[in-house]
Amino acid sequence: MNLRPQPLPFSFYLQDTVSLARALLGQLLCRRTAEGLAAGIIVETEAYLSKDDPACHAARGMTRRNAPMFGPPGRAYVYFIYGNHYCFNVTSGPEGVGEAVLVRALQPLEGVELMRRRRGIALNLVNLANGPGKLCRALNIDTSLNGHDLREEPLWIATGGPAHFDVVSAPRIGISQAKEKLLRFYIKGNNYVSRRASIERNPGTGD
DNA sequence: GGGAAGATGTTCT
DNA sequence: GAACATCTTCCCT
Repeated sequence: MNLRPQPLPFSFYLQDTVSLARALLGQLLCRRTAEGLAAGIIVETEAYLSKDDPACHAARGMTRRNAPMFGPPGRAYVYFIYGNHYCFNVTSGPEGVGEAVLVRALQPLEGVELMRRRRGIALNLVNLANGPGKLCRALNIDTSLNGHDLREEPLWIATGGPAHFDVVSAPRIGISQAKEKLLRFYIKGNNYVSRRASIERNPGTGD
């Protein structure tokens, strides 16, 4: 495949965090290492907000871990969790405001065999990157990329995904607070989403 | 310096 | 569906 992903411009990241979480769906997350290019379509995201959101890492102010959330938008915020896994976020909101979008699942598009090697076991396509820890493993993302500008190699976000699709909003996963907020977004009907909601709502329409 | 919780994945029942 | 591995970060003493 002659894939030449072009990075999204800085202006893309200037929208509010919920809008950004939705706008990131269908975009390409691209990762280049010495082993080659690996890329996938972002099919599931979650928004974490600075106001009225106790589940957000930035809810209690800036710490060493969450500092990238308070920096400029369009950067990587990577953290280690549960002793085993990394999670990849896109920073958002104006500088000084701690917000981010967690990327939860990818539809593998390029470098599938590379992803499979990194994941270690013989997996079908669906299970390569359908979870935040899985996609970090598949793309070899760790905290060395924390704060990285997502317009640049070796980790960037580009246009080139599907042209049209419906978006579903649902409760976020794995949190203990603010569980009721519908701040998870995914591409309706996509098989690479980590978990489908029992009721699939379209955001903003209330139905 | 210590303790508890955590934006998960895998395996087992 | 439930248990658990595993360890960093942060908050408290």
